[in-house]
Amino acid sequence: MADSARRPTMDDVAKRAGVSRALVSLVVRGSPKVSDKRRQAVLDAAKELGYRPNAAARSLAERRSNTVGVVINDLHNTFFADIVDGIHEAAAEHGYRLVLTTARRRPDEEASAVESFIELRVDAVILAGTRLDAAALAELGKACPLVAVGADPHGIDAVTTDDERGGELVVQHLVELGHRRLAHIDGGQGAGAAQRRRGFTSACEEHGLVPVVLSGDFTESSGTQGVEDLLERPELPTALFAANDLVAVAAIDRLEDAGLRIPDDISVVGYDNTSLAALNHISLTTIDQPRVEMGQAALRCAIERIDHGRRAPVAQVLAPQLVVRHTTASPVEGDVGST
Amino acid sequence: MADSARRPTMDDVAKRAGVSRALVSLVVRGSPKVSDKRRQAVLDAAKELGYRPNAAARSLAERRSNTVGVVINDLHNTFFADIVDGIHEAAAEHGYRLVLTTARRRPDEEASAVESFIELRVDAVILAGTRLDAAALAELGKACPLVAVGADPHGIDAVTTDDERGGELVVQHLVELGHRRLAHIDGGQGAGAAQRRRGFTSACEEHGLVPVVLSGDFTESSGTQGVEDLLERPELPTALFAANDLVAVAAIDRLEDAGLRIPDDISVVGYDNTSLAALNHISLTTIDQPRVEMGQAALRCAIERIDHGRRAPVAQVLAPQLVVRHTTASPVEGDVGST
DNA sequence: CTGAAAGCGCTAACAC
DNA sequence: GTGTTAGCGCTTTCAG
Repeated sequence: MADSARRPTMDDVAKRAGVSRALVSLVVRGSPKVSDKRRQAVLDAAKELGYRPNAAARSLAERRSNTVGVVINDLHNTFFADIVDGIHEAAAEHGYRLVLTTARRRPDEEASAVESFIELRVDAVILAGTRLDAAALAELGKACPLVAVGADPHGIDAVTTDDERGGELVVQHLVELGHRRLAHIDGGQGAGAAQRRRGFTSACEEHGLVPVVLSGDFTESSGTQGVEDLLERPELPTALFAANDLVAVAAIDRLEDAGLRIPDDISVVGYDNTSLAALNHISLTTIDQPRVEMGQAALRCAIERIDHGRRAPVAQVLAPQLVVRHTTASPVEGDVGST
Repeated sequence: MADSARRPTMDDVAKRAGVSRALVSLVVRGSPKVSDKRRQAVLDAAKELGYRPNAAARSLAERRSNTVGVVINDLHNTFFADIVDGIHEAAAEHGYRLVLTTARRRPDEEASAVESFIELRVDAVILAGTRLDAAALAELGKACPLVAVGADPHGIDAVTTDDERGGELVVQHLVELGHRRLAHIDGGQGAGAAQRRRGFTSACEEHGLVPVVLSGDFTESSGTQGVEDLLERPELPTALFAANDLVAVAAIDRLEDAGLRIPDDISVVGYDNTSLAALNHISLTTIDQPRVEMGQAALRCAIERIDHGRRAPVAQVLAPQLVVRHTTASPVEGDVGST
């Protein structure tokens, strides 16, 4: 435990194993053209010395790091956890190392996170939930392949799910249950909010319904506020579609406070299928985005860029899925009047 | 945008600015001893070329990376998000770069994540919620300073909160409200579970109460199961302390199913003050761990190690805090009989 | 299969 | 203040 000694290098291992440094390099990289005997000698020496290859040196020499960087826009949002798991799986499969960082929802931090990754010379960076604008993206994109996942800022590769389709699925489900008066608390400027709203309204119109849309912003308070607005109207809808699960839960809370029962008096649907929705206590009908697959697709997309360089950005759009739980049901007969 | 050109290096910048490479190096590192004129020339040249320092090369030359690695044991657990925010803040303040990775709850992945960081030559690694055993820790600890946060595996530096004290706070709160029959669904082998249980039981005994402890494991189903066990007893407690917020929510759900009202019929307390507990819909009384501070302390601890090398491990224990919300209240008079 | 040598991009003395 | 010169630890020819 001579703590004063510097870290062992390849030369140390070579010396101890009685071979050349090049041979050690071959062994470390798993080359097949080394005799078993020497390979073993090298491995033994490495172990005895506690040798660990220096990734910085290797990166410098190879001029690539075999690493991809992921900027998680918001660590608190578990939506990204599954995406990262997907990226993780695919990275392991393709022999890439993964390094993550957070942007704490701030575009400036996001940009500097990417800069930092560029300095580290990652081979590509994946933006999990970006808020960067086209100009910033274009600038950063010159220095390194960029792919977005979970939000499509346009201008770079992106993998998202079809939120418009998600909105349609909700309407379809509700209409099949017999609902005719639907309302939606939207997500304002949030990622995918406009598409969800569009899917909702267009599907309503297709079914000959008049969509009611209340503006919100993906937060708990917008769920509460949305319900309060609804409560002031002459007629309550029989079903409510919230921009995301959090908004849905807040809405449910406020509705129950007002004496309404879910789903007997009013059905509620969320979006994202977060762990919140899956709680038995909540058991929210919602739309699931295939997060793990999104992550995998994003990583594959990054590798594609690494291997084949620049081309026009490609947008991959995966299909969302309806998850029916206990907050939706057919409207009660005779409830077609008012509150 | 001659994409074919390799990345600009310091030499390129030096040439373009008409100075030597060393001067560029000084400017990049912000040395004060460079004339403003030349500094500006260098900065301009760097900008025009889109120069970005190569962190790998710098790390190699400096023999340190100015980077600390954080292994997040479970990305899905938002408990760690605040801790990482704390680490982030402190790192920025001290001029350290941060890189993260996940272990997906698996000790083997955790170990290889640390190995990977060591190869990257981070200056220290912080384990956010480790499951590694003493032997593994000792081995890895030889190669790089290690500090644990959110769980104390012993053998390395650690910052945690006083879970035993947390258990006591719960009992104290409940007793002050007038409760005399308390039960606890514990967290089994989970981090801090034993301490919470001990705090609970010892505080009960101090107050002359007989603690009821049901075994659990930090999962939703253990909350449900715990309540079912309780329901089979001749006498229900008037207050229930769950090992964490998730267990508490599951317990509440099951209790309500059984027709009990919270907090009128029974009070419930969680642990961790997760975002779940803060939801209006749930509004759970719980114990808060100062997560951001924990993260900051962990980073400072890491720096201490980087600067001053090995010594005996130090354990920092921060104080937990009771957060009273709407799931606790005084027991109803006359409820002192049975269910 | 092996060993020597050059070079990856940068820092750190040390001269001027 | 500024330029020169060795390395940092590794990969990669290329000649044995």
